[in-house]
Amino acid sequence: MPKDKAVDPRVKRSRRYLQEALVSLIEEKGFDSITVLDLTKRADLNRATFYLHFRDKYDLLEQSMDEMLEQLIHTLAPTGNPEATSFGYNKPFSSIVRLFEHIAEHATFYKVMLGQKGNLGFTSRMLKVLREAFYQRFSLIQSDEEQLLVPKEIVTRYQSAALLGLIMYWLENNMPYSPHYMATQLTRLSLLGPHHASGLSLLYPPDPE
Amino acid sequence: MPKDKAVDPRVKRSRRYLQEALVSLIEEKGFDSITVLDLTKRADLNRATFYLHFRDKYDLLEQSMDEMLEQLIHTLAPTGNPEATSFGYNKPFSSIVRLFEHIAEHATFYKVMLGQKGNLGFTSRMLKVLREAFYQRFSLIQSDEEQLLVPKEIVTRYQSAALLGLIMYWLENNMPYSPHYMATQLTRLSLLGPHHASGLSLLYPPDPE
DNA sequence: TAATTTAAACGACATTATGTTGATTTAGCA
DNA sequence: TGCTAAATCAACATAATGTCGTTTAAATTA
Repeated sequence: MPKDKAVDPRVKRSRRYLQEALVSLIEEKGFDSITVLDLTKRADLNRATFYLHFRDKYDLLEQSMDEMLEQLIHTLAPTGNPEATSFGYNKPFSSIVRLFEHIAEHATFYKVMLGQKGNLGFTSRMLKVLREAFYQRFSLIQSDEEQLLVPKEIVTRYQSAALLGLIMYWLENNMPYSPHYMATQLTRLSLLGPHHASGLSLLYPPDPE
Repeated sequence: MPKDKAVDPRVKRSRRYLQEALVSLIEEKGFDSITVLDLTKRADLNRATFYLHFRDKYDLLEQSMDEMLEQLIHTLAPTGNPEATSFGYNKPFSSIVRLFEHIAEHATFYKVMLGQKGNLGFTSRMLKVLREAFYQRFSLIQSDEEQLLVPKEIVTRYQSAALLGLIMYWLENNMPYSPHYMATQLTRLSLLGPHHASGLSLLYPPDPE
């Protein structure tokens, strides 16, 4: 046995209960009107127990967000698989497919956090994660900065915000399409542009690779 | 003189002070940790006066947002000017230019509300306004629903989120470009798609109109 | 299995923000 | 100038916060 097995199961249990209580209560009444008493009632714990684990409700929120974003970053990291980099009108970027799969796996959390009663802090931090992923990928494909018609910074801002918009739409409507379908739409929009993302535009398609 | 001049100047003054106090305090400490006492101190009013005008701080926020979004909707409404509908790589949509001008005019408000310490409610309501504007415009240009490679709903979600992303970027960086420049970038991204928004892609440009 | 450790429960406390009320002062209006 | 209503002021009950000391219960270790 390696090192840190020293985590009291009672601690893990209490923390998990509180994190679950947080998500369900945000969904019900929004983060602002949640009290510590609400959380501990829902988690079936004493109010004092809360303060053994978290400084206040903001601390609980922070830690919950951090844990999920950690996973998100891991999901977006390059696989090192070379054939995963090819794509086309019907073959989406594999990392985008993985992204939608990750969201689906934690749909409850993301739907609440990105929804109407959700949290702007989470939204903007997630946006930053997506932006940096696009920025890195962009740097690999397009190294000649001077050749750009639109600045790199603006392109990546545009892409990451659009992606988050699609994710929100997908969650709001309870994921009516598969991750692969969503990633395909995104790839088409990226290659053709929203203005020509119709059948008509296929008369003069840009080279997919 | 027509009808409603019946607004006590003291009322207008108090409400304005409180709205200004709200924006500056959100910028400083975030909405959550603002108290009614904070607001009235900043506005140089008695705490009881606050309750003469607003139910609580959420009510104050609501009303401030509503007033600004009202103006935004008005800005986006079609002008009826026929020559304003033409556009190209260097000729942006005129309504988008007007949109950026409106944001610039109220930059303090938008920067705070859409920023890190801002408000998700405002963000999602603004997104909805933009989305509906895109949706309407889309319906005029593209009536044949079946011809679409990507569903209309998805295209408009994509566009509106991307636009809001660019607005946020622009505000965060204290508006380094002109409204016309920003609208031009957006138009290029819309016509070419983010993936080909580089000089290279001009070898096979899609027809701008 | 018994002993030890530590998390969780419980009751209590001072502090702070909330929303409301009644009485008084002050500013706008006719 | 006198009337009306807004703004001020002091006070109140209520509710949430964060902290403490003590007791109970669960997990780990000898």
